[in-house]
Amino acid sequence: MAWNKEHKQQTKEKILVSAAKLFAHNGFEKISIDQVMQEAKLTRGAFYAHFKSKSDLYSQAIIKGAQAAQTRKPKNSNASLANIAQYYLSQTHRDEYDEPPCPLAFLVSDISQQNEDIKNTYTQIFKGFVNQANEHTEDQQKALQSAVLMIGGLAISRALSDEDLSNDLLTACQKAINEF
Amino acid sequence: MAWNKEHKQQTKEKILVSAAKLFAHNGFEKISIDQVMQEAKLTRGAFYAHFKSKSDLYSQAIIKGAQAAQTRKPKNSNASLANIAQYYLSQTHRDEYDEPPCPLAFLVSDISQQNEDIKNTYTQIFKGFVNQANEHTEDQQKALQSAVLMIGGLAISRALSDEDLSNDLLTACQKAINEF
DNA sequence: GTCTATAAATAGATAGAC
DNA sequence: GTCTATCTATTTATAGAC
Repeated sequence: MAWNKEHKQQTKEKILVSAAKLFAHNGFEKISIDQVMQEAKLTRGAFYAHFKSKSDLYSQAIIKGAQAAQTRKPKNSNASLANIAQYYLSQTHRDEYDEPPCPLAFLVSDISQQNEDIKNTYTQIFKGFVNQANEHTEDQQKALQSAVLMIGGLAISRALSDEDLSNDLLTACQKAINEF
Repeated sequence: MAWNKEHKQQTKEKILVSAAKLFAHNGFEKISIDQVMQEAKLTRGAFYAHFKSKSDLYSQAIIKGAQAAQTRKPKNSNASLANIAQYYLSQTHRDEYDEPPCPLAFLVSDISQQNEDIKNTYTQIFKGFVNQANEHTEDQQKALQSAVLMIGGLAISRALSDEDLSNDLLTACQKAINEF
């Protein structure tokens, strides 16, 4: 029984990791349940033993993706806001497919098209993000501005086909945060 | 002949206006060609006399939407960047369904999931946006930062289910631009 | 150029065997 | 819990009448 429970947990984990990756790069609508299950090396039918709907999966996958993205942050406890911005607003974060990206930036306009449950999930993650920035600035308004420069800067940089402009944008956002 | 040509132009215009509105609020995947044509009071079959594909429509609808959003800007020639930010980062721009919204913010992460043609279109519109900011600041880097605070701020504010936080975010972005 | 009808593919979700 | 099979609905795109 304990073994079964743990096994189920691992299976669910595998589905969530697959979903987090596929959703982050393609959004909710472009990814099918079938694609997620294939990535997790399972079949469609097994899906509903773990999630009650595609929206349910999306919500949980965003949380999983945010946790995974956290592991990429600079780990020293005295890392400055500038340190965090440097990693967050990097070309690697923008381009590297195999590293878990931050769903706050990769899915921002996708979220505003989803139901209230999903917006609640996004909002909670965003609050955590701002709180982390707040530890460095001790100023709620600056924390919000930094969050927008990071999340918004990365999101826009991903939509631009002009790579020079995209790089300039990342740099400009870093500098704005450094000047805080 | 001239009459027919003009009539076709008007029909296409109606399709584009319908598409711009529906796409801006729901993204590319959630809107079907059928929905766009119904909004324009036409049927599916007529669509392909005007556009070669759904992607083609999307690209042209983004341009149309950006032009429509322009008409909402403060019109005085000596409007400051703060004036523009005040309208752009307003609750009305965020919430009002019947006013044409800026696709740069409403579709930012939707665009990064689309093909190169669409990214090119988005990039051109973004460059125009930054150039307008540049007229006020005379500083390319500040223009980029202002653009991120406006577009990113509005985009994130739309994804938040906590209205107080969403409003605070808009205000914080306005203040950051005012301090430039 | 616009219509109706339809082709062809794919989606989310469920049923039942093991 | 996972599988195969299937239901039902929806999608983009095309064909042909008017």
